Amino acid sequence: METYSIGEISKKTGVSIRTLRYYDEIGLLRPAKDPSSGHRIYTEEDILQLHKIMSLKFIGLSLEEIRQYIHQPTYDLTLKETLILEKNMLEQKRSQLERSIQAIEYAITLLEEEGEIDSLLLMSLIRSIQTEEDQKRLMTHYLDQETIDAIFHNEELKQKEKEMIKSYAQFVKQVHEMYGLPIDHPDVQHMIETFLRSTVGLLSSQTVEKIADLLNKKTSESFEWEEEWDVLSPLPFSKEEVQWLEQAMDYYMQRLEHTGIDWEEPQKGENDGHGKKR
Amino acid sequence: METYSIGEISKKTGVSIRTLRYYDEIGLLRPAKDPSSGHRIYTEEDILQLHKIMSLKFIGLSLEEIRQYIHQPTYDLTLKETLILEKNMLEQKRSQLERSIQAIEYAITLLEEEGEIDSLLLMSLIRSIQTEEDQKRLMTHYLDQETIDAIFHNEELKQKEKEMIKSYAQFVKQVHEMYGLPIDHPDVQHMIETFLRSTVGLLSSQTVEKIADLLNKKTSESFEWEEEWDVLSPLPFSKEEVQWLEQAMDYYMQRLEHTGIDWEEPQKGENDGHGKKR
DNA sequence: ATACCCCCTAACGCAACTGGAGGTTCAAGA
DNA sequence: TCTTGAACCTCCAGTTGCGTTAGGGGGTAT
Repeated sequence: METYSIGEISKKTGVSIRTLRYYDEIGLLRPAKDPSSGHRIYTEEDILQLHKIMSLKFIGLSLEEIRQYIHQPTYDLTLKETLILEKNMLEQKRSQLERSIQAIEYAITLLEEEGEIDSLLLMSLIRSIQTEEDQKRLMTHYLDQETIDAIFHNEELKQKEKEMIKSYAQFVKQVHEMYGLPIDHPDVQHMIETFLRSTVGLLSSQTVEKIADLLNKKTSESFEWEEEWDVLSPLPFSKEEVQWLEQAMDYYMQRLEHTGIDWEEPQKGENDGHGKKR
Repeated sequence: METYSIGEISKKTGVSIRTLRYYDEIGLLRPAKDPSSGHRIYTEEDILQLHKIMSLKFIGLSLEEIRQYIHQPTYDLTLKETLILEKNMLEQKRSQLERSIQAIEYAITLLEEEGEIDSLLLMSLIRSIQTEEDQKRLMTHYLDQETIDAIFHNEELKQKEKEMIKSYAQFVKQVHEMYGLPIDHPDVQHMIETFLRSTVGLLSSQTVEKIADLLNKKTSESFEWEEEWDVLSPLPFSKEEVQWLEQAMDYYMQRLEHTGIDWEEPQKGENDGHGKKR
C-alpha cells in the first residue's frame, strides 16, 4: 500500500500542513505515525477521508459537525436535517450579503457623485437598507401587506434608485445649509416640494394616503411600538434641524390642503401645471 | 442632556451589553464614566457613533478599519477605495456562497431520492461543484475557451441538473453492484450506454470530439499537469472498481467504433434507431 | 562541516465577540 | 434602616480554524 508524508498530502490536496496537523490534533483525521521518527504516515484511505472533510466543510458544516458524520460509510436522513438547517443559514447569509453589497454600491455611488460626504448621511442610507426587514416588520403594525409591498417592491422605484439617493443627498445638504431660514421662505418650501416629488411622487395616491393616515395616527394613539423605532435608522439631522424641518413640512402640508392640491398618480404624461408654487 | 445606562443603550440599539463594553475596551466607543460608581454614561452623541459603527460594520469593514473613519465628520475618497475593495471581497464571498448553496441543494435532493447515500458519492458531487473553478482553469491547458463554455454554461444542462444527478447516483450504485461481472456482460454495457447518453448526450458532437481528443492526448503526452489533477475530485469508486470500469468502457468504445456509430447532436426530433444494442 | 530540506511539538496570536466568577451600586419594598 | 434583587463593574478564559514563530531532530548534497 502506498503511503505519503504530510508534505505530499498537502501538495496533493491543497490543504496546508498546519491544517493537517490540526485535524490530527482534534481527532478529525488521525494518520498512523512512524514510531521511531514520529512522522505522520497517510494512506489512500486517509486521503479519501480528507476529501470527505473538505466536502462537508465546503457545505458550511463546522469541524465538530463533520466529525459526527465522517466515520459513517453512508449518510442518512439525520444528515439531511443538518443540511436543511445549514441551507437556511447559508441563504440567510446570502440575503444579508446581498443587502450589504447593495448598501456598499449606494455608498460608492454617493462618494463618486459628491466627492465628499456627510458621515450621518451615509449612515442613514446604509442603515435604511440594513434595517429594511425590521422596517417592513414594524409597518405590519400599521399598514396592510399590500401597501407595504407597494413601497418596497416598487419596480419603478428600483430603477430610479440612483436618482433617489442623489436627491436625498441633495436634500440633506440643503437642510444643513438652510437651517435657520424662516420656514415659509420660498427656497425652503421649494426644497421640500422638490424632495417630496422625487420620492413620494413615485408612489400611488392610495399608498400615500395610507401613509398620511399612519402619520396622523402615530401622533395620536398607540405608542406601544415606540421602542422598536429606536432600533431603526436615525436621521442625518440634529434634533434642532429635525424640529425646524417638521415645522417647515407642516407649513407645506397646510398650504397644500388649502389650495386643494394633492398628489397625482405617478403616470406617464403631462407633469406640469399643478401646485408648483415657486 | 439626556443620558443612558449601558442596559438602556443595549435595548435601544440591539447591541449586546457585552459588545458595548468590548467596544469601550478597544477604544471604539468610549462613553463617559460616573467617577463614583464606575457606570458607563452614554449620551445621544454616543448613540449616533454607535449607529455609525453598525453601518460600517454592516458593509463589512473590520472594527480596525471602522476606527479610522469613525471620528471623521465627513468621508472622502479614501473611503471609496476601501469600499471598492470591500465590495470585491463581498462579491467573491457571494459567489462562493452560491456554490455552497448549490452543492447543498444537490445533496438534499439526493438524500430525498435515495434515503440513504454513499458518502463517497455525496463527496464526489460536492467536490465537483467546489472545484468547478479549478476544473475550468485546468482545462484551459487542453481545451479552448469555447469548448469549456459549452460544457459549463450549457443551459440545457442546467435545466436537467436534477436528472443528471439522479442518473449519476444510479450509475454509481450500479457500478458497485455489478463490479465483478464480465465487462462484456449485456447489463454492464447497457449501464454504460445509459449513463453516457444521459450525460455526454447533452453536449454537441464537436464538444464531445474535442474531449475525446483530449483523453487520447492525456495518456500519450504532457503529464505536466498531473499534480494539479490530484487537487480535484476523487471518484466514488475503489481503485479496482475504476480499473474494471475503464476496461468496460474501453470495450464499449471499441464496439462503437466497429459498428461505426457515433454521438449525435442533441437536437430535437427523433431519438431512436441508432446504435441501441440492448 | 555545513547548508538545506523535511519533519516534529509546543505555544502564541487573530477577530469579534461570549461567558462566568466575584464584587459594587442602585432603587424599591418591609 | 435593612434587605433584596436587578443592573452594573472588572478581570480572566474560551470560542473557530487555523497562521506563525520558536526550537529541535534527522537525512542528504556539497
